Amino acid sequence: MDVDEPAKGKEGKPIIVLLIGAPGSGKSTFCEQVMSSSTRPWVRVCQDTIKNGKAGTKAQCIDSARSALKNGKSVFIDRCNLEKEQRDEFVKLGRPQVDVHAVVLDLPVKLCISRSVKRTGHEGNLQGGRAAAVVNRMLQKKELPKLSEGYGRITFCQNESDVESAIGTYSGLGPLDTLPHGSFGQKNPGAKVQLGIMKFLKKTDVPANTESTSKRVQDSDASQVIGKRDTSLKEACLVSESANMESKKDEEPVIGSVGIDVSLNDTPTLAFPSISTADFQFDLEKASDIIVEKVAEFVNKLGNARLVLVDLTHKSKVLSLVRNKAAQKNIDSNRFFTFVGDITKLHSEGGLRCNVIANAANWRLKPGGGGVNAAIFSAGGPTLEVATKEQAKSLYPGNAVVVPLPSTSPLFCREGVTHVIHVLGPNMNPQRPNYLDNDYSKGCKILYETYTSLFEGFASIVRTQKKLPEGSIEILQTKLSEPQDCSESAPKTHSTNSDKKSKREDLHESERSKRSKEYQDEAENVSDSNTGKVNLSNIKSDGSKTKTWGSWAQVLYNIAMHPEKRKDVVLEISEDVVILHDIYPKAQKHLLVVARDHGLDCLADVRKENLELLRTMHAVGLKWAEKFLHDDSTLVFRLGYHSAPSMRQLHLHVISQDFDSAHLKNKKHWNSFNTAFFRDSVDVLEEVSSDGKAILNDDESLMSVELRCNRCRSVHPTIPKLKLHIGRCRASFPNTLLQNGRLVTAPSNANTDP
DNA sequence: GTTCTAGAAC
DNA sequence: GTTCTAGAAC
Repeated sequence: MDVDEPAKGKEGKPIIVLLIGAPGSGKSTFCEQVMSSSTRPWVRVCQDTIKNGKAGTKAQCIDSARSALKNGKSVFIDRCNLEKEQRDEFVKLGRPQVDVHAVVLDLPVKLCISRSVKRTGHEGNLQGGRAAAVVNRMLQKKELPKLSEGYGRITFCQNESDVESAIGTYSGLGPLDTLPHGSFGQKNPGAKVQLGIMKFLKKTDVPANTESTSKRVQDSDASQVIGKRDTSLKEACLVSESANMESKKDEEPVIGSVGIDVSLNDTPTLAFPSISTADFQFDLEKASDIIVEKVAEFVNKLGNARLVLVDLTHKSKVLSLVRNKAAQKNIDSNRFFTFVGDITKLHSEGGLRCNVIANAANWRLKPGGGGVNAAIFSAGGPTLEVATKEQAKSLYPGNAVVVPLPSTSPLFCREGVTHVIHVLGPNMNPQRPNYLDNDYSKGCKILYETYTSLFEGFASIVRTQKKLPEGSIEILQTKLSEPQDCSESAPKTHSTNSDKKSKREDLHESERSKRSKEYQDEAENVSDSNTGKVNLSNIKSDGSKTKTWGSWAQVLYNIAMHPEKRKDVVLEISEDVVILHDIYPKAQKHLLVVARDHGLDCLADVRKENLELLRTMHAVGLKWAEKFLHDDSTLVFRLGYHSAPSMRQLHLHVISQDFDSAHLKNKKHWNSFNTAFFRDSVDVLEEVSSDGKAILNDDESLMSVELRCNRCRSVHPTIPKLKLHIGRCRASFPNTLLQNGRLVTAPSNANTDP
């Protein structure tokens, strides 16, 4: 255990551990759990109870901690400690005689709030809203600790399993033990969809790892020092988090928990599992031949990049087969090797730095199913799912999809993974889709293609990141053999942040045109039985994919075609559009401007030729908003489209921002108007005018993000509580909404709310 | 899209 | 016991 500083005397050093977290983040529970099983003498200094069970002062906490440390006790500082200034005096109690640690309980805001509410539930009727307000207010001041503040060790916990493992670490710490120094776990800079709240945080963090200094970190069994700044990684980070990210020059090195020095290493490395040999039951001998052959082909064409075959267990037969065959072929063991470990924790647990990992995906590119796929999707977090969906909806055997990982993904922050490449290999398992029934001539061909697609995908990342001259990776230019209906689409799936949009389009086109009947049927079955939704995939006569709508989803379409029949709801009819009150308004004023064109079902169908129509819709919407504002100048309107509407026929929402309506009942109602899922009409106009189409944020997961106030961005645990809050909140709207005319207000209001 | 309702969360 | 969510049915 004694990795960092060998114990000099017989006695262990006391440590002072600052717990950092909002009310309800579990600080006290953390202390209690460690203290109940630890053999080290601990004292918990809790500001809430320090005065004979009642709340005391910071000074009392400092005194109490100082005397405990003097007596050789280790100390937990159990108070929120969210701001650096609040922590500084405790840190000073430490060094050099006492080791100072921080444990950051950076759990989901919603969880903290709900726990706080529970805790204060007996203290009268104010509980819920008040606890939420307190937690929100405190978190707005959050400053994550840095090693440079004076800590020997910082542990970041983002979920309960992180907390559990930290509890384990501290519980197991005997009186004489010390823990390795460094920063552990993942810092949470705030999820992608919550960028709005970042302006409330005093600082934002560039994800760990991306800016290591060349500081040497000593270790008991490895002391390789590779500490150069990796600019390509940093670029990737800044590209995907362009908003609000400030670069910092004093970031601390991050080291893995097993004590190997894993500071940044700029060798591009692809870690990949053996494809098709687990659940897909592909013959191991044949598979290992193919792996080695493909590796031999690519390894010399990838510059200094490395390929690593990963398996969870030493007993893996495919690993030993590949090792032997690679040795026979004299493959450079610096460029290709095998590795035993969890592919989602290569950096944090294995000390192996891999900027790209491959996933043995399923054809739906969905989480689950066990094995590597489940592990990678779970480790990648919802952001991986969203990012994957942006690239492709499905995958064919033999193909690969390169997914740039948003910097908010735990895999990016914790493991330094910048890309996940999903691949689908051939299947020899009768229980799985596309069973090849032991047809190994077909199977081998597909497996070759799978690895080709995978390594090409990796090569494209290497090339983009390193900006190597085109010719240095000739393999990219070599054409794949054309086996079955769907293999050559792989090169089109290569993608980087910078060219994502165009590549996405390419991919979809190729995927659409290649969709075989077999897959279609299955897709329909799946969406039918698994989601219960009626919007199945359909194939139009031109072969492109379209959406079919349930009967209930046709209402708007029918009105658009025959508005005269629905004079009860229709406000205005013109040649191009119909204006009506939303039948279930989600705010005081909620109109729909419906296009009358046949064939324009939704925003996804909109192209440049519809630009004039969009402008008309916007103008008509604006006219009505202004009409309402004339009658009630306190209203604020927003005009926009749902990325994936439930109702057929393109329609623009004109909705007042009070969201004061009995029809607003669930998360989806709220999030469909208050996340990136809602596309402001002004932005759509700009995008269609410049790109010929609108950006769609149509991921379902946006519908289940935490409920944030549309003004102050505070989080609320339930819809009723959110509604209580928005009824009162008078904060001004977030800056993004105040810009570019996204909000429409009465002239006197001039975009400034009191 | 809504309604209904089981059962989870409080 | 009551509130709230989320999934199925429409």
